[in-house]
Amino acid sequence: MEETINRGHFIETIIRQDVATSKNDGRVATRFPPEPNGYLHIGHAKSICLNFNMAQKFSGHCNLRFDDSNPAKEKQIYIDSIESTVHWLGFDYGSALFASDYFDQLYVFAKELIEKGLAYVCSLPAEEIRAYRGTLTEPGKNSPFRDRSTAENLDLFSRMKNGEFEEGTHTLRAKIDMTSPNINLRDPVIYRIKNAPHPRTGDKWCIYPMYDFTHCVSDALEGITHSLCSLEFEDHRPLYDWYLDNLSVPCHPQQIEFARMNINYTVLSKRKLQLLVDQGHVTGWDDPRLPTLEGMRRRGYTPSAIRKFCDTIGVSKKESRIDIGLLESCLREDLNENAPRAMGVLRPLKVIIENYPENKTETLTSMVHPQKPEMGTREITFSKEIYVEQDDFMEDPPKKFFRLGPGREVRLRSAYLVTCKQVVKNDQGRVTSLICTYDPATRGGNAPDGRKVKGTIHWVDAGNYVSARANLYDRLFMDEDPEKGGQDFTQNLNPASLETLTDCKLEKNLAHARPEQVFQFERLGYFCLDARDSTPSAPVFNRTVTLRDTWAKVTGKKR
RNA sequence: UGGGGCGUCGUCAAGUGGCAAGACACAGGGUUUUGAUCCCUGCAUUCAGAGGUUCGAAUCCUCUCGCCCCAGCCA
Repeated sequence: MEETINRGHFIETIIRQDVATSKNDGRVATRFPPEPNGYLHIGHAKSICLNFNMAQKFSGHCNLRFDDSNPAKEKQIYIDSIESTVHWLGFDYGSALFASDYFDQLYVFAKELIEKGLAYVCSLPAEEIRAYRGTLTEPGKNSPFRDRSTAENLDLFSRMKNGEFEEGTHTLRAKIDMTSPNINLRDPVIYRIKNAPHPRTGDKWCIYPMYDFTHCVSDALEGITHSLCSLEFEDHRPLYDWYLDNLSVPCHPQQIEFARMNINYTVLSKRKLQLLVDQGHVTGWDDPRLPTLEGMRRRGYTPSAIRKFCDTIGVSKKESRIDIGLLESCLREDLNENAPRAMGVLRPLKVIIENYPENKTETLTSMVHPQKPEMGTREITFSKEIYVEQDDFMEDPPKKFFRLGPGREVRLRSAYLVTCKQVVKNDQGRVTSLICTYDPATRGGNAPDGRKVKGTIHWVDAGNYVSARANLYDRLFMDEDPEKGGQDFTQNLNPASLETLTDCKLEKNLAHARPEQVFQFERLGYFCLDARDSTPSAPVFNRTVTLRDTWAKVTGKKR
């Protein structure tokens, strides 16, 4: 695919300009800096794609760097999950980097600030620090410890490091301006005492650097040229620059902020996702209803669909809420192109073909993908008894219903034309099976006499099928904005977000499906073999997404 | 009411003084052994609003309105 117009989002424009003017010697280096305190979601994918794509586009490199400066919240399992997810998305970063690997250097840089008279040990308790900070409209006051001597600061800081003080008794603070209208500049904390073992450094440290200090220095040490982050850090940029301007770091990366992703009918924050998991509204972080990347993967989302989506939504500074339909559209585009076709009946209705020979089974051939003959063919068996979808039969169908009804003829996909002769019901009047006849001259689905049959339905041989469970997913929340009107988003959960069907009949070929492999069950949607709950004897398929269904739109049926 | 941002179609989003791209959605039509796919066609005389500068403004200036973020020893 050629790029006809050299357009790009504002960040790309900036980078292209920097490269053109040989800023940083024309070099481009980015980084994706997650904190390992949770699992990645689709919002992170935007940042991942942005950072890796920019690096790739300008022949640079993108680091995966864990921002692990708060041991109270971080865990190795998150590190492992994040690494595997970034790989799954299709990005290569060499080996992961960690802010914690810079703790020694960070400590030395902090001392540099003290020596320059730009940092001091403050012995105010947390509440006092808050009180001294002032408010949005009132300036703050200087800490009484602000003018400690360099020697005293150095001594105290080293004793903080040596574990001589209790948590909360001292902090190292930058000496900037307590009256700044930007609260981030009112002597922000650089180091705090935390007696927590770190997943990577163990108990080596009892003081940990704060984000603002850690992040800019880590960027500089890695030679990052463009440090891309979300909008809420815009106010932090002056601090990012202040640290780097006052430290003897090798370079001064440029922080650029962009709007984070929001999608309707779901939530995209670690806190809210965590709550859904903790309160048992979903089965875990990889619940296929969740917008977590692990959940989406289990649902059947492909990396390329996710990358396409991130490309399509663009990058800007405007806060927006993207229609989940766009995500699904990107998914279908990919799956339509690549998913092998198969037939499966979700809600079976038995059909007996009365004029078909008893005990006969024939093998029919069907395309794996009707538009891509190179994907080959597959064989399916046909016999006197088959299953069709309950939805494909109506006892009293409207005129435009192109499916089965009393006296109506339809095509069984890749098989025969059949006509419904009789409806069999049980005592409660429920339809239990259909008696049909088939036209032996229509093998494969074409009528030699050229008669037109509008409807084609899927079916499965009742004598040769795989029985499976299917999970049908719908949107997690009922309202486009789960927190509409400030309500608790758990009140807005869609009670029908998961429907489980237990006796689905699938064509036998599906017995060989691999975990995570996605198929199109013709006329129904895309389904993937669950990588977690499925067993060879009891397969479980997750519905990744439905097919576009203009008929359902006409009838007003729910998705 | 301090500071920092943002307002272009239902939803995203290009556009950077010279006739408002594209995608999704939506509406019509065609092809079709998936009511899918695919293919056509339509869909912002107007860019939050009001003034101003200019031959010419979404783009420049002024004011107004609306929305988001910031007072963690979280990131």
